[in-house]
Amino acid sequence: MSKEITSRESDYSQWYNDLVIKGGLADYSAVRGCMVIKPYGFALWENMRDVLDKMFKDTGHQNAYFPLFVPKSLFEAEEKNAEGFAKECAVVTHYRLKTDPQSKGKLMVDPEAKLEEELVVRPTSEAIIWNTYKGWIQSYRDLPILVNQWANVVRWEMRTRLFLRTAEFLWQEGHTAHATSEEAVEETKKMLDVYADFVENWMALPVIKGVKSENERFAGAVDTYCIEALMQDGKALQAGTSHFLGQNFAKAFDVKFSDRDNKLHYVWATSWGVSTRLIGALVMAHSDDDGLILPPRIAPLQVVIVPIYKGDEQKGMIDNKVNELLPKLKALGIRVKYDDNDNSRPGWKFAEYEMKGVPVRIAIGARDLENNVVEVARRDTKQKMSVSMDAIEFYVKTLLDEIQLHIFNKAKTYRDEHITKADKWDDFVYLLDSKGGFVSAHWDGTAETEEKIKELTKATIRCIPLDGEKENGTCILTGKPSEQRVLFARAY
RNA sequence: CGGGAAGUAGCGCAGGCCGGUAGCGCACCUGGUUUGGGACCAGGGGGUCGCAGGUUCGAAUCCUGUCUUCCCGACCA
Repeated sequence: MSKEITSRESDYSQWYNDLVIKGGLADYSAVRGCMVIKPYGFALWENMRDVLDKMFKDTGHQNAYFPLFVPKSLFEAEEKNAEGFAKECAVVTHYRLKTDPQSKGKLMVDPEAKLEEELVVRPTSEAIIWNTYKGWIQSYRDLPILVNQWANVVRWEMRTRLFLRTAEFLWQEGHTAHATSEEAVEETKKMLDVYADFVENWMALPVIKGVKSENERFAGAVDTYCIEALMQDGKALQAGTSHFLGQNFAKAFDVKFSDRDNKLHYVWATSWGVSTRLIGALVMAHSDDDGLILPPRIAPLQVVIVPIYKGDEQKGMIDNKVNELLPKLKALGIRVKYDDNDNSRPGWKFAEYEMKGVPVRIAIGARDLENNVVEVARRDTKQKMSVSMDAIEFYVKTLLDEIQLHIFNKAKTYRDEHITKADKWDDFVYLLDSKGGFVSAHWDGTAETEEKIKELTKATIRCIPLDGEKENGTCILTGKPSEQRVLFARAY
C-alpha cells in the first residue's frame, strides 16, 4: 500500500533516506558503503553530466581517461596530498585468487601473488595525471593543457550516506596545466563560475562562492575555492570545489617547460570537481514530505500524463487526444510520459509521481474532453489548474520555466534568511543551536581559533565569501582584529 | 572505529523469553466489478527465517562468529 515517507520534522535523516530509496534514485548494495544508482537516479546524473560536459567543452576542455590504480610510489610523491588521503585509501596488494585447499568451493588470496608495489585505488587522480603530464609537456607551446575526466573514485569513509558520502562515487575531475600563476588562478575561478552557473541555473540551488580556510583546504592545494549550499535542516553542504594547486604537483612530479627564452619553469596547475553528491544536495534542498521535488531543467521526466476513464470507449477517446498532444510537447523538447498502465489507478499514480518529483502532471478525463480542458498540477506548489487544451504545450513549456524559477527562489529565500550576522560569542552559539544556517562572523584568521570554534560548536568555516565586504571587526572568539566576516555553519 | 537498534515472501511487520514442519497486511497471478487523490469481491502462487559454524532427536527461536543497513559520535567531498 502506501510508501510512507518519514516527515522532515520527525526524523530528517530518515526523511532523506526515504526519498532516495522510495523516490527510486538508489538502493543499498551488498558492498559496504557502496550504493546502486538506479535508472531513475542515473538518468538524473546523466542530465547533470551532459550539461556540465557541454559547459566544460565550451570553455575549451577535452575529456580523457586515466587509470583507476595509482602505484603507491606515485601516490606519495606530493606529500601533503598523500597524507591528506592516506587514511581513506583502498589498496590492492595481490593480483590472484586460488581455490582454498582448506575449504571446498571457496577462494583465497594467493599468497604467492603479492604485488611488488601496492596499487592505491584513486581517491583523486592528481598523482597519476601529473606523472602523465610530465611526458606531455616540454615547451610553453604545449600549454595550457585543459583536460577533464568522468570517473569513479574510492574513499574509504567511516560512515556513509546515500549520495552524500559513499565509499565509491562518480564525479568529474578537471586537471589543467598552465605557464603562469595568473592563468592558473584565472582557470580556477572560471571553473568555479561554471559550477555556480550550473548549480544555480540548472539545479536551482543557490550557492555562495568563496575560498576555504587553511583547515578546510584540499590537501596539496595553494587555494581551494568552493560553492556552498544550504540544506533545509540548516546545515551547509559543499557543492563543488576548484583548486589552485600552484606548482606543488609540478615540483613533486618534476614537470617543467621551457619558455620563449629557453628558460625552464615549473608548470602551474588547477583541479576542480563535482560529484554525485550534488544529487544529495538537490534532494535535501528542494523536496518535501510528499517526496522529491526536481527542477524541470534536469528532471529525468518533466511531464506525466495520467488518463482518467470509465470503460474502453472513454479510454480510446483520451488516447486519441493524448496522441495528438505528445508530439506537440516533444517538439518543444519536453520530456513527457503517458502513463496509461491499467494496473494502478489514478490516485496511486498521482502519489507515485509526486514521490518521484515529476514537475508537472496532466490528468485527462472524459469531463475534460467535453470541456476541451486538462487538469494541470505542479509538483512544487501542489496547485491544480484547469487549462484549455488549445496551445497547452506552450502553457506547459512556460510553466516548466516558472517552476524552475520558483524552486530556485524558494531555496534562495530560505538561504538568505539563514545567513545571520553574529558579533557576540553567545549570539553565535545560540544562532547555531536554534536557527542554524550560515552565521556570518569575524575571525582572526588563525587555524587554532577555527579549530577551537569547531570543538566548542561543531561549526566550521564554510568559506570566506568572494563578494564579502571588507569590514573591520573583532574575532567572535578571541576578540583579535579582523578585516572580513566569514561564514560558519555545521556542515555535511 | 566506539555506543545503540535491526536483518523472517518484492515491501512493511508478527512469531523468538518458553526449540516441535512459518504467519499477517500490502504487492503479485486468475476472474469479475471499477477508475477525478494510494479501489473492491472471490480464488491462487511465493520464504534454505542475512550468512557460516555449534548445542540438540529436532533450531527462525539457544550459543559463537561474520556480513549488511539504520541512528548517535570521531573522520571526510
